Amino acid sequence: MSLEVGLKDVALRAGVSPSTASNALSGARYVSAETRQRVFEIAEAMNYRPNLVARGLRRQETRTISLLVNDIANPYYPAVARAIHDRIGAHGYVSFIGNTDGDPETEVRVLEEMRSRSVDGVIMGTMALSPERIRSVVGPTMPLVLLTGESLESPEHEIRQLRADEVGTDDSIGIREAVEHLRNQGVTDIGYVSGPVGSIPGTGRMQRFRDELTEAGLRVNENWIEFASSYTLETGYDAADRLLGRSNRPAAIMCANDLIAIGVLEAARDRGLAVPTDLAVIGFDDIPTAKHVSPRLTTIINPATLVGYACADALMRRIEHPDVPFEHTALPTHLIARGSA
Amino acid sequence: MSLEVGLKDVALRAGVSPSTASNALSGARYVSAETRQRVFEIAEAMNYRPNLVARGLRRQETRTISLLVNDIANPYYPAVARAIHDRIGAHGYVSFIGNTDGDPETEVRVLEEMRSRSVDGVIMGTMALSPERIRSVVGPTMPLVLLTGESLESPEHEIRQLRADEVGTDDSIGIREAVEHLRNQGVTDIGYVSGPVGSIPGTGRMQRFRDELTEAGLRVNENWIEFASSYTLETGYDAADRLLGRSNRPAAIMCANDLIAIGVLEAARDRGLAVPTDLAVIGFDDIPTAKHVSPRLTTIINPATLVGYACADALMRRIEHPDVPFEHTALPTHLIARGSA
DNA sequence: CTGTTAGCGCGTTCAA
DNA sequence: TTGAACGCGCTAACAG
Repeated sequence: MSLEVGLKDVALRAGVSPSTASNALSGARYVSAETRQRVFEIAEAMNYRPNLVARGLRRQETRTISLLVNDIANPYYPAVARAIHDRIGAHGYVSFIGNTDGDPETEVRVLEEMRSRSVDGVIMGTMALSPERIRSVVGPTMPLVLLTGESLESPEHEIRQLRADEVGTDDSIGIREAVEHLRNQGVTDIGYVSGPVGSIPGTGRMQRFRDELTEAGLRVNENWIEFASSYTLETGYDAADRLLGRSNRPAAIMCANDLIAIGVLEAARDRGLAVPTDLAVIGFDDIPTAKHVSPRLTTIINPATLVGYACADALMRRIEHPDVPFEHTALPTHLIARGSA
Repeated sequence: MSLEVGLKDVALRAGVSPSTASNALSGARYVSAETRQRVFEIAEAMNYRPNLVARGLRRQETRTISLLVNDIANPYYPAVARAIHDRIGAHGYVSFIGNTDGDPETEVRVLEEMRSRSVDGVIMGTMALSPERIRSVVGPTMPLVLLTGESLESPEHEIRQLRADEVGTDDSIGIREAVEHLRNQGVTDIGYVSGPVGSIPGTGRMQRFRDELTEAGLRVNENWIEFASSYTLETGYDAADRLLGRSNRPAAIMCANDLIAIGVLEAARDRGLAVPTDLAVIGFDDIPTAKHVSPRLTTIINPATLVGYACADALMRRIEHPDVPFEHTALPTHLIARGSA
């Protein structure tokens, strides 16, 4: 027996049946004004709160979603998580948080766990699993929003077959602006520190870098491309150290994210390189720290809050209208020039 | 009808009753080896996953907890959240995340929401509600861990009556070390920028500051104490600006958290004050950004990961053994001297 | 060792 | 306008 007051306790005290009490409170069916009033008052007085687990079982909807990211402690995600939280909260949803560490097996495990928990939808920033694989794990009907690091640009028919909405960023814009910014200062020897080899967002973003360099008539020097083994400051430092240790080095390094860029900044300092004169550094994301490092990090703004809102909006839309066409949202990115380039 | 395969689908195909299938899979009761083997294989083949909502209703335990903090986007919390996540994940629990914005009404609303969702426990970093109020909202039996910004030092009988475990930090240690560090450099005019007036952790931490100053034989100058209206960089800047605008100013400012301290750093720079020579600044928390600002922030380490582990451990213990004595854990804090003081 | 029955707390039939 | 009966998917209690 439970200490909680249930619907039937309220019904009993109000002298009505549980179903009438239910209808009175939910407004699903007409109930006489006086009965309704009485039920409301008694529910209030008894401090009644519906058991959402039972309701979830009955209605087959839990008003629960899950947000699966690489690592919530990574400074880019909290802002996204906060935005999602606020937006879905307004619809009466709460979110489970899951960390995947960019590990494919963990991603599968967490997805299955969430399916088991009957979440109403999933927002996932995948690092390792292909979208097709994700869809196969969560089942064919689960509302799914892919938080892709960068625009996947899936052709229309592919995304439809995936039955997922996508929210990402248009990295080309920011990267193009960054390349232009460097060229305006006469620097054309541009290197890149990417995320891990094979990481989904990392690969896409680096491809943009290659595209924009080529587009600008610059040559991509494979010797100036290095991979950090994760998206952290320490691995960025190590990657930069390898890169800067080579016989000839670039005049600028662009990075897959700000953490890596800050690692590059530190590696440059430790090698006695002045930033931006000896080496220009450009990050990606504009995490809060970016404007406080020294020199202040020139970076590409990834609008985390807008990304979060877009994810939440897409998911709410999909849950409420399962059959509207699938959408692909790409938020624009932009260079913000500060001290490091 | 659902697309999901349920226990009875598995049972049907295995030629056993649902309860036998249940027992085979959960191991709650002996089932013949061969039956068990068959059920396992079929469950695997059908990709069966138990419906945790139904199980939760039946078992009256959801393997779900909620983590309620001021603002997950605040850089101190993600590390705590990550630690909690990892620790409870090992026990098969997942966590809801809730932001309260330090607003008492929001705190009540979120707590009630979580009670409604039948979470098995709550970890809450309160900003506004008294522990007694929290207990009254979640009901008398809900396992509850108070993530207090600083040690509440509740007397033994109070905490027992609250039926909550507490995890906090022993701020005295770090603050004493900080005061000593400043004195060693001959600075005795020490100011303080606190969090919002009336905020629970803010009040406690400031009291420690007062105590340690007095302890060290220094005078607390009320003119050198200022309140930021929240725990953010911007409000820290504003508070520092007010403080530094006064006719005589302290030689050092200690802060309620690092974000405020970084705001103080910027306010000092904008006023042409050199740090640490004109003004020494000491933060609190040691958030990741702290070591990258310029000058690198001297601060007091708040061991976020250990705090998270301690919260998770306390909650798991309480859930599994409701009757063990209530505990109060205070993790030590320590000064880490960098460039700003 | 296994099957049958019942019920977790709701919301939704159906019948009155 | 209301009540009685049933079932969401699972597991505990009780038989056999």
